[in-house]
Amino acid sequence: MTAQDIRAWKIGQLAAETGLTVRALHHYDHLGLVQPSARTDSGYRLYAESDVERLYRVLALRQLGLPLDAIGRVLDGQTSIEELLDAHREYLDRQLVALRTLRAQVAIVAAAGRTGEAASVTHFLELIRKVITVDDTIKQYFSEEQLAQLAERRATLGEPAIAEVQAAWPRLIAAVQAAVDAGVDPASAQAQELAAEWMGLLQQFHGGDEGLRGSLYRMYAENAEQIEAQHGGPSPAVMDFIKAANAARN
Amino acid sequence: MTAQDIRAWKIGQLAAETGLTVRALHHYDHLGLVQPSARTDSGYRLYAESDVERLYRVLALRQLGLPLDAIGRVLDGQTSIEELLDAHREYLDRQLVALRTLRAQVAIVAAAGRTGEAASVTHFLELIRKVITVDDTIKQYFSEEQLAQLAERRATLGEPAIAEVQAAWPRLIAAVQAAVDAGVDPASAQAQELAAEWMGLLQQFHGGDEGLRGSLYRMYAENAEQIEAQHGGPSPAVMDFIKAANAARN
DNA sequence: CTTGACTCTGACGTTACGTCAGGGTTTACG
DNA sequence: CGTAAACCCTGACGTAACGTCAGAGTCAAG
Repeated sequence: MTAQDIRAWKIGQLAAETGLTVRALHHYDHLGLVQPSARTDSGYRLYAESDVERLYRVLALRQLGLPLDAIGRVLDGQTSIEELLDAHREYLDRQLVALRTLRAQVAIVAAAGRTGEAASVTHFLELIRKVITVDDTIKQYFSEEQLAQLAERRATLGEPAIAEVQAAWPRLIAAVQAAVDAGVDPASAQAQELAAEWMGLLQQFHGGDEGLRGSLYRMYAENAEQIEAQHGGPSPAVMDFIKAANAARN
Repeated sequence: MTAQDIRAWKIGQLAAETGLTVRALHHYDHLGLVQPSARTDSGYRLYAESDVERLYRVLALRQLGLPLDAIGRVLDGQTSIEELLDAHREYLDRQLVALRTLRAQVAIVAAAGRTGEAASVTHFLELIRKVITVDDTIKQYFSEEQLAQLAERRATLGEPAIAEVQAAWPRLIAAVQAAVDAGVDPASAQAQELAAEWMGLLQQFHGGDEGLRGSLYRMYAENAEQIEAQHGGPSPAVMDFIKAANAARN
């Protein structure tokens, strides 16, 4: 290297420096993402400082999970970073929602396997179908934003609070059922207390949001039998009791 | 179809019934995952009931995000579902951790774009590198299980509690710095109160877990300057003050 | 008998490279 | 100065799960 030579990297050097493979650099060259600004007479790639700089920019953006073609468009000024990042964040949000539900579903099925609930492959498949049906049903009634909203609410409340609410429902439903069986008057103080707890648990779910409340009610109304039979939901008698108690309050 | 014909589906019928495309069924056939047990003379695929049954099993497992080859191994009895689901759950957990950090990083950078903090592309890239460096550093000191543990703690506490702790740190650091500047005696009641709050915030992070505490301390010790300069961490004087206060307590 | 709907078998494209294969180039060492 | 090791080159196939033609045969209805 003589004195007038500007700094240049052969592909192996650059690969070692960046932690990439030579193949990856070939790939970027092929895509036109990072192309060496010179070659030796024998065809060896020579990366100049500006090329290396561009490569490091690519690597930074790649770390955020952006696709290479999008990175190329940003570096060539065809797209603004702001736009790209916003779109990417939304994309990741959707991925996150999907991945979370998937992992929850797999966890349910795997757990059933360990407790011996699902003995045969057939049992597993039935459970899987059930779990998926639930998800499909929910997706029918709640929009994407609403699901994100619910996820946010869960994160805000924290897991213990969620678990508490989930444990409270069967208890409360059983208590109301007992009150119905005992012929308790929906206008009585006892019934009012049950109804208040009921509305409180519902409140925990929708947080006062009209949209969430409406979607939940519609989902329940149109799937009441399923929910009662398969998921321990309230019977029509229980629902009527709560409605009557609420009506009596006013 | 004569009386002795058993039920059979042509590929288009089966596709319409399952919501798949013909191409997907071709693909499954090619992989040996679901192969029609008969063909017409002219080579049309004829799926028998057993084939359709197998296809529905494939679809159920596919809904859980399992790769087709793994599904094939399960249906052929080469792997147990339990094993596969457990492995898959762990895989999804890892994906979730990665996706969550990624989305957090992108959110940070995108937010900086909206607040005008990052004006030029260069600023963006600097911020990205900073965010990624933080993540890399954390990954050096915390094992995968520890990170999962931390994620669980965050979920347990809920977002508001986390936000509170994060907001409390700069306040407390400033308060301690003020005490140092004012020459407050580390043994004094005021210092003891600050130290108690300090240890309380730390407790919020590690929850009493020795491993987390140790990892955090090591990370701080080996990156104190970075943390102070780049992330508003405590100065050595502040740290000494807290140490002295803790020593005085005993 | 013709036309439209259906089916067949390749084969390429997608994403970001990994992994050879076959063949030149450079460099260090004896 | 010769040679072997190390390095570089250009294809080209493989990955996951299909989507999307292309070109050609088959079937059912009018």
